[in-house]
Amino acid sequence: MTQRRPTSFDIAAIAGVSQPTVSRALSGNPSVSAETRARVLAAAKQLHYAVDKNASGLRLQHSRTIALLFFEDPTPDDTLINPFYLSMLGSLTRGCARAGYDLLISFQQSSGDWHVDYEDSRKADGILLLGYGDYITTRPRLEQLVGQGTHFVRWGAARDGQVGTTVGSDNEEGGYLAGQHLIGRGRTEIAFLGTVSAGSPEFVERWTGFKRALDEAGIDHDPRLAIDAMPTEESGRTAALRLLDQDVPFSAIFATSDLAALGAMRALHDARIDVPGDVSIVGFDDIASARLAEPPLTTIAQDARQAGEALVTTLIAKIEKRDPESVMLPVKLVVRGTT
Amino acid sequence: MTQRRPTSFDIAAIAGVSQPTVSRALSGNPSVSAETRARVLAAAKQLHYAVDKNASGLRLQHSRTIALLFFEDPTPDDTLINPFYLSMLGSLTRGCARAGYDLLISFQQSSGDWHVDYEDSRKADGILLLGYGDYITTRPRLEQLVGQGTHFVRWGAARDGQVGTTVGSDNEEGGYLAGQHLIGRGRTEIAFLGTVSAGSPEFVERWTGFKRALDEAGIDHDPRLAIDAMPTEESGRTAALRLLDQDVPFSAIFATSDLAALGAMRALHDARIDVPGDVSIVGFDDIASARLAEPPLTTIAQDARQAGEALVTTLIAKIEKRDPESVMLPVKLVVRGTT
DNA sequence: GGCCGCTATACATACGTATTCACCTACTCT
DNA sequence: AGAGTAGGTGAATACGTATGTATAGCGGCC
Repeated sequence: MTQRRPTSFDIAAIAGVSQPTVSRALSGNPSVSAETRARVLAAAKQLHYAVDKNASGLRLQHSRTIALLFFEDPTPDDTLINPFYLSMLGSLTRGCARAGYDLLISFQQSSGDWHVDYEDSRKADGILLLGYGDYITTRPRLEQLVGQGTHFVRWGAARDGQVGTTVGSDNEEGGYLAGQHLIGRGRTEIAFLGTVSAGSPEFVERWTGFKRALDEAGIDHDPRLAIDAMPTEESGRTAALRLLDQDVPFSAIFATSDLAALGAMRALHDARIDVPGDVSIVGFDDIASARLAEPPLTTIAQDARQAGEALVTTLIAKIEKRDPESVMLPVKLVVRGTT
Repeated sequence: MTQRRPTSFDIAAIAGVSQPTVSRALSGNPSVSAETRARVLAAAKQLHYAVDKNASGLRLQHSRTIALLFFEDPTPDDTLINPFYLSMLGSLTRGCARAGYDLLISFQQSSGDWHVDYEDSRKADGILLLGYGDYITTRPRLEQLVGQGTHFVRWGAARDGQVGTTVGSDNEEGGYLAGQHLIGRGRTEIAFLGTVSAGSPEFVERWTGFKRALDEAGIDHDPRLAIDAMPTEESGRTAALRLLDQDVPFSAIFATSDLAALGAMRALHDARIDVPGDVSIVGFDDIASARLAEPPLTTIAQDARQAGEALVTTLIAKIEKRDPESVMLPVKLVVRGTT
C-alpha cells in the first residue's frame, strides 16, 4: 500500500503549526522559535518527509543542479572517455555536493546539435563543458550561449578574445616544459604524438609550447615526426608503429596524453627499442597508470582534483552573478623513468 | 539586459491561443489542429522557449531523472573509481537519453549515511546503486528502501532471498571459468587476489565459483594463497609482492579485477618471473588495457555496454510499475597471452 | 428544424513550496 | 498604565505547467 507522499501541510498538521512555519523551520529561518523548529523536525522525520524539489525549484526559480556535458565522439566500444576527465568526476561531484548542488551528466556528440537546454528548461542552473571539441567550429555556439545569458564554464585554456569563462591547465607551458626537458636530455629528434590540426584546442596548445621549446633551442622540427594520436593506448600504439614504419630517425617522443604515451611504449617494447636508452618519452596528464608503467612514465602533471573544484566554484560564482575570472591552472613536470 | 524567461502564456499570446493549447501542442496532444500546432511551435522557437521542468515535474509528479549512486570509499588521490563502472557510464547516459531521462550522478561513502533522498525529494524517479559495498551490512538499508517503495536497481548478482531487483554479471560462473581454465592449463597452486571476507559481494561470488572449480578438480586451496586486493593496480602489485614474500609456491593467479591483475603482472615482471611461463594469470572485467598489456591479459569479460543498458531499462520498468525480473548477464572467458 | 456527435479551443484548477504581509502576544520603556 | 517594539506565527498568494470540464462551432441525420 503506497500512501501519498507527505507534504509540508502534513508536517504542519502533526506539529500543530501552519505550512509556512514548516517551510521556515526546515530552511533555517531564524524567526522560528527553537521549540517550534524541534517539533517540525520531529514530525518531518517521523513522516520521512523531504522537500519536493520540483515545487521548491518552481517557487525559487532555480534547480540547484549543474549539468556536466562531455563532448566526445563515441568509440566503437563505447568506453572511451579521456581518463583525465574521468578523474575529475570525483572532485566535481564532491565540489557540487559541498556547495549544495547536484550534478547532471550527459554525453554529447561534438558534431551535431548540442542539447544544452538544461538551463532554458530550469533543469540546471549552469553548465560545465568538457572536451567540447574544436574551438573554431564550436565558437559560434558558445557565442550563442553567451547571447542567451546561459551560465557556463568551459574546460580549456584561457585565450585572448575567447568566448565565455574557462578553467584549464596551462597547456602551452606543459608542452614547453616537455620539450625543454627532452632537449635538456640531449634529444633533438623528438616525435610529437597528438592532434595538431583540428581536434581539441588543448592539444594544439601543447604543440605550440613544445614548438616554442624547439625554436628556442634552434631545432628544426621534421613535420613527419608529428603523428596524429587520440588520447587512447590503441591510438598511441598505432601512431608509434607508423613512426617506426617511416624511416625518419627519432630519439624521443612527446605524447599529448599518458594513454598515447603508454601505447607508444608498448609498441617500442615490441620493437625491442629501449626506453629511455634509445628513445625518451614524456606524456601528459599524470594518470594513475603512468606511475605504474615499466619504466614509470615521465609526464606533465595536471591536477584533476584542483581542476574539478575550480570548475565548480567558477561556475557557481557565475550563477551567483559574481563575474569570476577565467582560471589557468599550473602544470608540473614529473620526471620518472622514461627520460 | 536579461529579460524574463518566456512562459507558455507568452507563447500563447504570440500564437493567438490559450496557454493550455500551447501545452497540448508541445506535448503532441492529437486534439490540437495541425495549423495551431505549427503556429505554437513557431512562436516557441522564436522566443527560444523551453518547458520549465520544475513546473512540469510538479504538475506531473515526476522528474524524468535517474540518480546514479556510486558507493566507493574515496582514495587518497580522489581518482579511483572501478574502471568497469566508468566504462558503463557511456551506455548508462545513452540509455537514459534514449528513454528521455536525465542522469544525476553522486558519489557516496559506503560507510556513513547514504544520501538516497533523491526520490523522496522528487529529484529523481528512481535510483541506480553501483558498488554499494558489503551486502550484509547494507542489507538493512536496502530493506528500508524497499519499505519506502523507492524504485531502485542494484548492480550485483541476483541471489536467493535478495532485497530488491538487481542487474549483474554471473560472477560465480566467471570465477568458475577462471578456475577451470587455469586448472586446464595444468596449474593447481592458484593464488586468489581479491576480497573474500567483507568487501563487495561480486568478489565473494567470484571466489565461490573459483572454489567450485577447485573442488571439482579435487584441489585443496591453501588459505595463504588468498590475498586481499582492491580493484587497483597499486593494490594488485602490493598483493603480488606479499605473495612473493611468503614462501608458498604458486603457479597461477586469479585476480578478481583486471587492474589488480595488471598490477600483479608488474610485480612479477620486476621479480623476473615469466608470465605465462612460470605463472599464469587470469583477470576479470576485460577493460581496455587488458588487451594492450604485455603479454595481453587473459580475462573474464563483462559487457559494460550491455550492463548499462540493462540497468537503465530495468529501472525504468520498475518506475513504470512493470515489475521487472532481476537480470543476470553472461560472462565470457577471453583467452590471451597470460595463460 | 432540432438534435446529436465531433472537433478544437478556452476556462478553471491543482500540484507543493517560499515569501510578503498582516496579526497577535508579551515585554519594555516612559 | 499606555504605547511602542520585537518576536513568532498564520493567511494569502505566486511560481508555470498539464489536465478535467465546459463551451462554441459545425456538419449530418432523422
